[in-house]
Amino acid sequence: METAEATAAERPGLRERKKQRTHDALLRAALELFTTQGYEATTVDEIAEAVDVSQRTFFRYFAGKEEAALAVIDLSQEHFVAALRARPAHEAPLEALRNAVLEGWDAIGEAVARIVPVDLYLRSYGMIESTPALLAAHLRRADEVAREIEAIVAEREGLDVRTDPRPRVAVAVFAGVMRVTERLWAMGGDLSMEAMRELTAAHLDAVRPSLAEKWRNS
Amino acid sequence: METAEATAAERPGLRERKKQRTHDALLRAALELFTTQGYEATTVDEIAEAVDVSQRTFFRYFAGKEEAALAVIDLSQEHFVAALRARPAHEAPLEALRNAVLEGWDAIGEAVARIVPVDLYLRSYGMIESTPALLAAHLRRADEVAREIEAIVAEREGLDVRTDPRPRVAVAVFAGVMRVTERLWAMGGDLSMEAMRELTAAHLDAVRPSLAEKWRNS
DNA sequence: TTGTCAACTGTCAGTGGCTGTCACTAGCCT
DNA sequence: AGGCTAGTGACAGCCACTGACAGTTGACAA
Repeated sequence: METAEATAAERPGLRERKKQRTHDALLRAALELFTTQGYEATTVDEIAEAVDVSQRTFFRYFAGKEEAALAVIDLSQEHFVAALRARPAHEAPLEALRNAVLEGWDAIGEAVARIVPVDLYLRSYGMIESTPALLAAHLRRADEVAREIEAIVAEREGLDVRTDPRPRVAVAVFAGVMRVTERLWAMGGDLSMEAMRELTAAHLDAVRPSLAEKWRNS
Repeated sequence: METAEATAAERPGLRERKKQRTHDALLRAALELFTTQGYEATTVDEIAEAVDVSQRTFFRYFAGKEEAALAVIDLSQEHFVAALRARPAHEAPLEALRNAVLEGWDAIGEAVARIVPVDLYLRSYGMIESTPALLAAHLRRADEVAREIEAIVAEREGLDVRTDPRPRVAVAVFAGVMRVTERLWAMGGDLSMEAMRELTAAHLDAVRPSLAEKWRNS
């Protein structure tokens, strides 16, 4: 049975809420400090102090400094995966991937906004791109997500990943293009979701022309 | 003027040779320890002790533990870039990339063998793939190499990377496919260069079919 | 309400990667 | 031979991270 709840909406109990608050506070403080004074220049002690908890507590909520820095982006990636799963079965693999990423942004923005200010989220991409240690961690996570996506695509088409190379290759192509897009967006001047959408569409459209034998004709 | 040299071939002086020996010894000891007892389980002190130098000296040769673990793979990537630069101008971009990687392996193997046993080099791919911290660092370096390649491809075709998306996209596609290939090869059973060549060719050939609208016809 | 249990937290001590400093040794060069 | 300096070891210290233990505070039942 569920425990006693005063109000309607399944309130999760004081303990749980407190935990959530501490978690979010740590996350916000971390991103705030990272984006203003830099990732490396920020110590875990500083973050903990800003939220008035012990350093040990920080490590009970996050496996490390990196995880705090990438938590929000992780969240957005999870949303992308969910968006892909929700695509209708009749769409071709790359069509589904494309639509999931293009249409998923708004939902992602909303989900993020419930935890941290959106501009903090957007700025964190720039921070990642210019911090070697973070970029490395980010790329590894992206690689893991790619594996998840491979499985989804394979299942959509009813194929076995181990025998048919197409799911993996298609996802690899998609992931590669998304990485370029992300890099250009994060380093470029316009850190808006609209800019991201346009860049993404443009680069995905450029895949076929890029594979052509001759580039000179256009 | 050059300094005095007893024998013919431009011997680099005792100091220089000593340095080279220490460097190589550290590299070999590190890889040996990493591949046998694991990366994380190996301390820098152990490596230093194995070569009988101080920990401080290790850090004068390598920026960190990671760099030691990835030094050989770095070398092989440099060789790949060189191989790409050496491709005849008439080859199409993806053709050049494909040929560079397929034909470059042997030269890479030889270059590596001059520093560490080849099997140590091959085994290090497995170690990287199964060590999160290393995989992260490796992917970041690969991303940097991709940027270098973009420039080369753009120059081959006389294009400006900032205005034409094709060089970046083409390289992104290529890099994505190479990453899948690498992962499968490293985790798979056959850690030979021949296996690598076959996997690479197969995956590159699978790009066009993977982009097709419908997959069911084949 | 109150007592018991379990979850959450702070404190402390310790490990390991990495860096700055400084004195010292040993190739190099005239 | 003797000065110069690159390369080294020894030492101290910072920071990310972890294990162990004890104190505090919600949760739940008697």
